[in-house]
Amino acid sequence: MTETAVGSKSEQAYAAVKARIVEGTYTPGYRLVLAKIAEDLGVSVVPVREAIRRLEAEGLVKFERNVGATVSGIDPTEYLYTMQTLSIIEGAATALSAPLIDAVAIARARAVNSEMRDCLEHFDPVRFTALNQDFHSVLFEHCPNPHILDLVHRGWNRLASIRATTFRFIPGRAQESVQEHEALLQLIESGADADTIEQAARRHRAATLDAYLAQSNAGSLSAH
Amino acid sequence: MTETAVGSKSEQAYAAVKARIVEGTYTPGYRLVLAKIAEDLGVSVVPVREAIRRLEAEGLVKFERNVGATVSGIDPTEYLYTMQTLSIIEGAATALSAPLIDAVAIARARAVNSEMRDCLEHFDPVRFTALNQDFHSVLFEHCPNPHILDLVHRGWNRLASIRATTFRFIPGRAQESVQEHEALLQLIESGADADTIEQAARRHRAATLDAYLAQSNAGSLSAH
DNA sequence: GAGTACGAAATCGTATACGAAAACTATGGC
DNA sequence: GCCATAGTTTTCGTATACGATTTCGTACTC
Repeated sequence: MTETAVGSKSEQAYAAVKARIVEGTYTPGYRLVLAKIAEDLGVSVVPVREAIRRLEAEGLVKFERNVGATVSGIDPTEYLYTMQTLSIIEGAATALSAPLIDAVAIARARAVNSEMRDCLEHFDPVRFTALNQDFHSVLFEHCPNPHILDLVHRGWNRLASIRATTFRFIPGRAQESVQEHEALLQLIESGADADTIEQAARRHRAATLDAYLAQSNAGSLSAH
Repeated sequence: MTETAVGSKSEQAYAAVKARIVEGTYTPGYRLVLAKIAEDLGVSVVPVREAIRRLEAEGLVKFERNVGATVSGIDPTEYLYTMQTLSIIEGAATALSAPLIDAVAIARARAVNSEMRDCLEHFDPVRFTALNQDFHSVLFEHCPNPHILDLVHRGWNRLASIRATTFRFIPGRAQESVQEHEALLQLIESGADADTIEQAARRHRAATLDAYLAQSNAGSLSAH
């Protein structure tokens, strides 16, 4: 996950602002004033503007004509859209990657999942989330379709900006998640067919969404 | 399909360049010189640059540092990635939309499909392609997840830049496509479950990809 | 004759500057 | 006391300008 070193200043601005959003320095609703960011980073407004537009394309920022940019909010509807889309994309990514995952990768994924179990006991939701991404990254690292992988990462980034301010364990869900990871690994090991793996992976994400919806007692809206 | 009237100049530049790419005025590989485009459009380079970066984010343009922008090429690998991704996204979009499609929309879709049949007889691949998008647009117009819809449109745009220079009927495939449309409508009418509809819609796109691959005798790589 | 090195032209990347639109504030009327 | 309105301030949108980098052409050497 090493970020490529700074190339252009717009790249630099992009990375800097994105990092601040993902880590929660800029919280949702935060007003991104171009001139102010430019000064902070020691560059002019032009590269900053370019960076902001790029973040807008990724959904991390909302840009309004002649008004300015704000960090995209935590709107539950947006969360639902993002999770539902991720459910579909991750399902496909897992199914496409499964045949290419070797025993070594499986072992690594298990190790990560084991660490996640530890996080449950020590109650460390932040690390849990990071490891969760690592787990799926291991599965996806040989994904044969880079477009799909890109969509996965976009979804993750979007969620990250939300999590930075609101993440907490949904009671019981995290435990389930760890169990589902193990089940998924066994499916992959056993050489299950693509459809089965896809459905399991999709359901894995959708279940988190359902748990969230149940908690905020809105209507259920799972992917299937 | 009316384009929203010009807002900012960067919006204007975006729409103009995108149109030229989609309609084939700028063919793949075409070098997009910022200053030249700026002059053509009567604006300065800054909005043009912004427009180009936006098109880059959508995959229509390739931008290389200190070198410049070119219209994204027709690389068969990219085509495969795009079609495979579209297969997944359209499948999901169709399944999600299906419960919300009423009899009126079905009738409209049938009318479009009928026109497509005519295009086959009159051998009009360009109009056939446009109608094909119309057909699916009717199905998707009430898609409950705008993110998914957005991904569909991005995929279509990418294909458009390719089609403008290379589109032709793949023997037999267009006829099949029309038949599959009708089968899809009947599935939706009959209230088939989401999984069935999703698989059918996904297969519909994947089959076109397979036909393409068969023609260019590469290995088969359907989504399933 | 082919390959390399140097220089000129083209093009990009970013800074600065200024006009335009929106947001904010204060003042006056009801 | 509250709302409408005018003026001020902030911030955006775009033009212009210039330094940096790449590319292309030419001359020179082996």
